[in-house]
Amino acid sequence: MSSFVDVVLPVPLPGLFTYALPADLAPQAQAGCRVSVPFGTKKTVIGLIARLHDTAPVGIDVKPVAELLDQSPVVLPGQYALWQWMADYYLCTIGEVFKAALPGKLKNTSRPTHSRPTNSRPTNSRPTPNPSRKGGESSGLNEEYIAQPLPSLTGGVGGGSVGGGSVGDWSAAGSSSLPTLSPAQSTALSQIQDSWRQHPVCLLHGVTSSGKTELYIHLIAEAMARGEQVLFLLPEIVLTSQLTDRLRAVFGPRLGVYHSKFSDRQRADVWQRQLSTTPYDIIVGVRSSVFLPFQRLGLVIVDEEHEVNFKQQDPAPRYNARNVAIVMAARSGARTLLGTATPALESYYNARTGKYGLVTLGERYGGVRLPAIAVIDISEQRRKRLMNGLLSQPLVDAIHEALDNGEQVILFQNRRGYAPQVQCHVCGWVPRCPHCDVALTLHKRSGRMTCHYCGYTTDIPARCPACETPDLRGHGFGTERIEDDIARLFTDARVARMDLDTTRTRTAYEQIIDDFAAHRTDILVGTQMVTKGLDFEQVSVVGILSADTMLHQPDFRAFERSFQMMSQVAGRAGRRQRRGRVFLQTMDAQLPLIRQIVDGDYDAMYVSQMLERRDFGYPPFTRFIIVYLKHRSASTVDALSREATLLLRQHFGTRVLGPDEPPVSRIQSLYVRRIIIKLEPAIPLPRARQLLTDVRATLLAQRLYSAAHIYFDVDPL
DNA sequence: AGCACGCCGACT
DNA sequence: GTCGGCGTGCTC
Repeated sequence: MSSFVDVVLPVPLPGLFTYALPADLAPQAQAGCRVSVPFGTKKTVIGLIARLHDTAPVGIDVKPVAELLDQSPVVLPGQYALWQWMADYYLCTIGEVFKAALPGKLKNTSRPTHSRPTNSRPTNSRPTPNPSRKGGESSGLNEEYIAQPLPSLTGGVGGGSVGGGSVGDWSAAGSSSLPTLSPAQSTALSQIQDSWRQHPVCLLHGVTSSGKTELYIHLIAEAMARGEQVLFLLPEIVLTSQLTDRLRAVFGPRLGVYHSKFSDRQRADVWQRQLSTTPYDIIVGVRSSVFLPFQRLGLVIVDEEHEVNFKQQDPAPRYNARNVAIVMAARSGARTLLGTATPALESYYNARTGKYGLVTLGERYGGVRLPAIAVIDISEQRRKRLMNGLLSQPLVDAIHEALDNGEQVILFQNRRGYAPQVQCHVCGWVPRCPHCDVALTLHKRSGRMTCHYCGYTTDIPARCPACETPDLRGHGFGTERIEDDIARLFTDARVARMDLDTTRTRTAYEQIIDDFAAHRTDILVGTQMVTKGLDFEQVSVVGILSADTMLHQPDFRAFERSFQMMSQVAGRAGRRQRRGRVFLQTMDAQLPLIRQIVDGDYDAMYVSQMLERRDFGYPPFTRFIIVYLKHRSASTVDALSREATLLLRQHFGTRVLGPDEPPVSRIQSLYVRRIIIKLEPAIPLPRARQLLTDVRATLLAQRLYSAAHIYFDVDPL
């Protein structure tokens, strides 16, 4: 019986905290159980037992554990090991990982899970699945599952016979039968299976509508037949789409959904269920589902693997869920399938160099033809005075035609709000965010101006504060303005807008999708959201209103991203019968990339981009780690970044780039600088990480810089 | 990250 | 005279 526990606390401080374990709790306490403990001035915070021991710490006033919140672990040893790996790799603390991993319900409530592990519970009957699509109501599974005995920690992940009762009976669960595969799909299926004999990771490069989903379904069914669990990762926004519905139609109650727009309660239910003797066999989820407990993970599928959404930007841990999932699968002895029509260059490179298997699915399912992409030269249209706002004449004509035929239209503009900028027509004054270095975006509907970086919002002034002129105008085009223009131009059309502003809630988001799916709306205007995995039979015209905002991002990935995004949105046009039409509007019509998009020539894009990446030493030929430095004072952050650069150069030499100001150099009242560390593959990462954390510690130890924030973004996107 | 303690500025 | 700004230090 141990007398001390080392506890993970949800704070950005390194290391674990040691508490005394009262004798009455000692028999029950296990690694992976939550405890509530006094911390600082707070009476209780919830932490997680990382280990138990008998070594009294020296020089520390050890406090006792207040309460043991679990009778059995809620975090399995394999999970904890993965968290530790994440903290090491992404240069953050285990506490930050813990904070990101646990659903709020398990993190905040101090209510103990009052259970008797010996009590009665339904052993045979499969519990009613949580009807997650409905939202709101809970099935009361929580307590029931908490009460169940859990696998012992020493048994390890996948150990024992836990959940074994469900092996092999999945087709008896009332599911519909598997989809029939085309010859091309069957070939791809066996190629994937073959590839897994050599490589744990396989990249499935399948063009839009080539039927990747049917392959997924077959592979999931196979894994389930072997008694394995499946994690199906997808980027945030596609979740409520047809894809989830299709999987649910086949696998029904064996499938659980884990999504950030679900309530804490629902997420806690899924978590508890994964610990129970009857976990979901399949979890369909967004990036945070890599934190869930799995007892016998056999297959990980990452759909749309190229999506930047898989990378968490802020706060820490700044992890890429696709990469974490690959590590997670490797640690569990599971297979991984990465699926996409437009692979991330990194993934394609890994496949071409033999690190991953590669399977290509080139044929469109059911003989659907790729959409015809027309490139519209905006400058020429302007000269001829044919532009209607952001709409060229050919696009306007096509929309009219589509509406007349009872078809639907998707318009893509990568900017939300009404106008990206407001300006005084007389003196040129532009309202800016007081906390960030950006212009405020005009939102006409709400009659306000908003900062898209920090959310600061203010009323539109009646007069220009600089020259008193009552003539402030919006400049540029956001989705809101496009929506207005469309409504004015096509008076009979029913128009909907889908962007961050109109999809704050899950219901609002689903409403827009459902309305469009049921053809209650004719034209859907939106940001990147409309590019993702929405398949609507009736869409015959897609407009990319301004490719240039994407193409000219100050970022070496701009072309790769543009290719992915435009290919994706183009894929929304035309399904079964009709060949869809895509209108790509740009000022740079002669750019080779535009040609590659029109031809759907991923390989050409890959080759040209890789040449550039090699010449400049960009990923995947190197790894980037960005050092972010923030401070309330501009002069202090400048001094700090200069000193940091000098220090870093002592260790990393010419691998240190910068310092520089990011495009938005002041965010939430903090001035931002960054330094890029560019590491060639031969550099040992553990050593590099050690040096980086040492440099940070050295800098923060200086009085002048003690109030600075220094953090790292590993493998930034 | 929070949170408390502590020391300087403009308000009832 | 006080409220409150944020610099500093600490958290088992």
